[in-house]
Amino acid sequence: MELISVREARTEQAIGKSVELRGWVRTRRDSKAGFSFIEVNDGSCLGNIQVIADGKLENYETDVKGLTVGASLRVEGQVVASGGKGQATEVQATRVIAVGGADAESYPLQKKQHTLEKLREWAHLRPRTNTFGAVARVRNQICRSIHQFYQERGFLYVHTPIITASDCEGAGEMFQVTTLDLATIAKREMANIDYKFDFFDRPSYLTVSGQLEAETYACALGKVYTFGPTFRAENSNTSRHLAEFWMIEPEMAFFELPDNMQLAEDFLKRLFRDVLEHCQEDMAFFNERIDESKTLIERLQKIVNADFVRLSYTEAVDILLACDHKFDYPVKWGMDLQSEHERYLTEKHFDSPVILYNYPRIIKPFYMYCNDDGKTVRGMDVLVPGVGEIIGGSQREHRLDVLLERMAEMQLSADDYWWYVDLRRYGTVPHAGFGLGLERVIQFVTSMGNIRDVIPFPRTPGSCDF
RNA sequence: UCCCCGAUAGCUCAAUGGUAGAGCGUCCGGCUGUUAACCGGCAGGUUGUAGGUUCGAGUCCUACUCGGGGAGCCA
Repeated sequence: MELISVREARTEQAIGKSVELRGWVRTRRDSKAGFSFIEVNDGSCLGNIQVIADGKLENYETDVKGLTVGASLRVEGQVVASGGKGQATEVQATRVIAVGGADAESYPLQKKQHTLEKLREWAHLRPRTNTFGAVARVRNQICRSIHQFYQERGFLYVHTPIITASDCEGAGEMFQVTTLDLATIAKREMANIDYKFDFFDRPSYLTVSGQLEAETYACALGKVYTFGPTFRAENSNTSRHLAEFWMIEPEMAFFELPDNMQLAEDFLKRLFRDVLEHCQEDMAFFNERIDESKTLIERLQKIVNADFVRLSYTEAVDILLACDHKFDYPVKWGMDLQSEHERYLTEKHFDSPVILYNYPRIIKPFYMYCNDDGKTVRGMDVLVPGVGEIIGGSQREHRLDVLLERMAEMQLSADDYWWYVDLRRYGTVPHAGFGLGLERVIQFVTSMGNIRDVIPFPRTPGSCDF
């Protein structure tokens, strides 16, 4: 007897095999002819295996008839060609072992469809549904592809710190980390906190980006990438923001902006291609049941086979000014583009991923390389239809004098960044990198509308359940 | 944080200010190589919370809580 997965048992090659299966009951149908159909899922694939439990099984009345939705079980039997429609194979059980029951009265998941909002309240049970099983498998495939893509290209996987003491990483509100007893501080109404007594002898925070640290390794080892959790304490309540999310940040020495853009495009295409190739059943599900227009697979295939649009910020502004589309916010060179502007470009005007680059320096951070025109920096954003910004990156300013000038301009203390500045002081090189939001990629390839449904346990303002 | 919308049975939703309903699910029965199974029946409710208006509030008003859509911030 061979222990196999539901995925294997569903293939015709399994026919004739004597097998054991382990999983959970999705549904059971009884026949008065004296047997039951049990659909079993074990997470190995979207589809279930249909198990035929004959009434002659010794525990048929006592156990099999009590198997309800959600119950766990082990099945021993023979894989045979299915007599019914809808599946190639089924398992003729010789033995059914009920492992854990699920009271039908109180088990929240029903055989019917639940709304994604309701399932979010049952985050501990939602991986047992078709949708969340599929999301989990696609998420896994994307993570696998991420490592494969960079490893194949000679990138080194580096781990940047989760806790940081620099409160000036620039990317927004940070979560403070402390071992101080806040209740005591509040009770004593202490106005001034002496961080000498805190764990790190100074205020510390959860990282909002590993970029600055990744640059140090890129400027020694050439090509590196980080892949880990990131924390932003912004009070963002949207379908594409999380307080805790995962980010991939490659950083490459001797790369300039065009190299950076090419890498980003190759990277995304690889992720899309792999998902289409390796998650066909799940992708067909997203295409049919999640994507409103049922064109998800078609769209991804088109994207994989075409070049991304590359557009300078200035060209983008010209297009937006020239088009006859009515915007709520006016377009003006020097202003950051609004969501509606980005959406127009990627969804309406080009209907394709768009890489925007060379932004006005006044709206971008200090570390971006300044162009000779004195007005723009070599930043880039990759926009995709439906999700918007999926990647943000830049060529880094590697010239010591320009960097110091920029920091002064933005009233940042060079002393605080002494080690970052040192990279420009000793053996500086042009380099570049970007950050890709993992959950946003998953949203894009699955058509899932809310980012809270593509991470197992979403953390958002006011919500930290499970 | 701002704007808009919503909260009624386990789930999805109805209900001109006048006795709170349906479908699905559960349970019981029937039928069937079934597959969102099907047919019949029973049970299931302090209408998100706290106030207010009214003879009377699921319905109108206020505040709050939670959820959704959009905006800002960004990945």
